[in-house]
Amino acid sequence: MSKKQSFSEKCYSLLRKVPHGRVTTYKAIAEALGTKAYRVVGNAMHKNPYSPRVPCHRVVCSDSKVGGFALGKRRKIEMLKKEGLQIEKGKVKSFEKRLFEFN
DNA sequence: CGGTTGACCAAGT
DNA sequence: GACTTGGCCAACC
Repeated sequence: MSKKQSFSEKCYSLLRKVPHGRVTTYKAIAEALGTKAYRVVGNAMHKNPYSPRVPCHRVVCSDSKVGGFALGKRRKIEMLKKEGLQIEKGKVKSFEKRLFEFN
């Protein structure tokens, strides 16, 4: 564990806490880190060097929309469905219910 | 140090 | 519901 983590690396660490079958938002992560850099979170996910280690596919938009994915959002949706989530027209069903919050 | 870049967000048209 | 606009901010060059 390094001591000096970049903002992006902090995102990964935080995201790692998200349990199976739950989702979070770019905004939630940014705010949890004490900033409003929503976009930076997205940037970090796009780079995501920790692919399987960090569940980047569990991050969605605040509007309940699935958002994007490096390998295509279609793949992202499939993975989420596999985790028990229900997706409809690119949006997460019961989004707020499935939303995991960092305390 | 300035400019560009986004897997975003919110409000408006 | 699709599209536009302005704002936000770390990382990169």
